[in-house]
Amino acid sequence: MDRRQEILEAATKSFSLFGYKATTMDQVAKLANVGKGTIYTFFANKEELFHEIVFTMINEMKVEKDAIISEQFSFQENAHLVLMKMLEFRERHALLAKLIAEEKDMQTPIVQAVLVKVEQEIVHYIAEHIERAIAKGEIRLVDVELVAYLLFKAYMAFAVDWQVTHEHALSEEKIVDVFRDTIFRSLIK
Amino acid sequence: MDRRQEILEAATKSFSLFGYKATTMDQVAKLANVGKGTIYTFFANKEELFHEIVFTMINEMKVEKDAIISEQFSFQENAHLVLMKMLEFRERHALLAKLIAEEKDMQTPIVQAVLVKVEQEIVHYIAEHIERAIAKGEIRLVDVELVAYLLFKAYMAFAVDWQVTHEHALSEEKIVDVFRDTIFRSLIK
DNA sequence: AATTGACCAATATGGTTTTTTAGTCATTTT
DNA sequence: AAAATGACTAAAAAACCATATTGGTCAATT
Repeated sequence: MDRRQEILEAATKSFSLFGYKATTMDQVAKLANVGKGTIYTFFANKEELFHEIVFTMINEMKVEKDAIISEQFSFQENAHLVLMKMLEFRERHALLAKLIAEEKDMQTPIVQAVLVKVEQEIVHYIAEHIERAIAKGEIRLVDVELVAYLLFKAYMAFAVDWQVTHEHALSEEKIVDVFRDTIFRSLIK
Repeated sequence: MDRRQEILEAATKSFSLFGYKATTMDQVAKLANVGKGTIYTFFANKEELFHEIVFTMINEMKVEKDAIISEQFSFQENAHLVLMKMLEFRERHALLAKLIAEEKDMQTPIVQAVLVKVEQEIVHYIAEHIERAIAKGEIRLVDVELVAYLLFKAYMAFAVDWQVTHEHALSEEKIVDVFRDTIFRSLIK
């Protein structure tokens, strides 16, 4: 089987389970059933391996998003569906959760950098879609960058931060409702 | 002069300048021109001294907020004015900024606890005002707790987080505008 | 040509000593 | 007598250092 793929799968498993710092290259090699040197024939270093995995994850998200969005539906409806999918994603994909946790309580600089990049990437996608909706005349003219940032931060607040100060997590339904009732609602003409 | 007050002022200065952990009781005593023992005749321990100062800060914010809100104005107008005042506050009051920074990169548990309390306090005040506006029929019926939380998190995102990933801070005007165009706008009937 | 794991430098870890600091209390000052 | 003080102590933090781990390399092997 494809050795590169084996390595990626092993590393993904390990990063998801133990985080960046606690994942050793020896461990990945053992898990992937390859010699450690082999890893370095495919990836320049640990950081690049990590980047590739995170990039793959972002891409998965993008693919799922693209599969959902349909020109036939309104911005509101599309936004609603994508939001639902992303909320689902958060639970399914352990890697993101693990990285956010690691970033929170030890400060791994590489993890920090990658999370900033993830944020920028996601905000960028949101901004693109808002821009398109404005061009189509579906929603009001707003500061695209700021609204995209607001949507991202609101998502993170409800999906991640909430359960830190409140003991229970918020249901997907409540999150979807509050988005519909506030930010999404303000965008329609 | 009032020794208790001297101590509070010295400690406030030191906490604002160096943060909680880096402020020593010896330092506070020296700054306040009192013996260290004197501090302990007024405050049981460092934590209590810290709490009193943070509580005083929250109170200042509350007082300024109450001075601004007027029954004559609409919810929108009042919210706008309070938001402006809070944005002003953020720059004037170094303590909050320092504590947020300290919480971010060393994890001082006492600072963490106090910031959670501050968050709860502020969200509570926002919720109260939303509730009142709903009762008056000024704004739509919404999930008060979630909207209050959203407003708080959005404020923190624009006022604090933005400049971490973008090099420049956001102008007060832009922040006020985006609030008006999105969340506030969605609340009116 | 591709793969490997012993090897190395660099970093992390953990245990130990030293220093600093929160908090106390006998003594001094008012 | 009441209030204030700073030398003192126990506990926590920092500095130190020896040891172990880990990312990355490369000569030997397949």
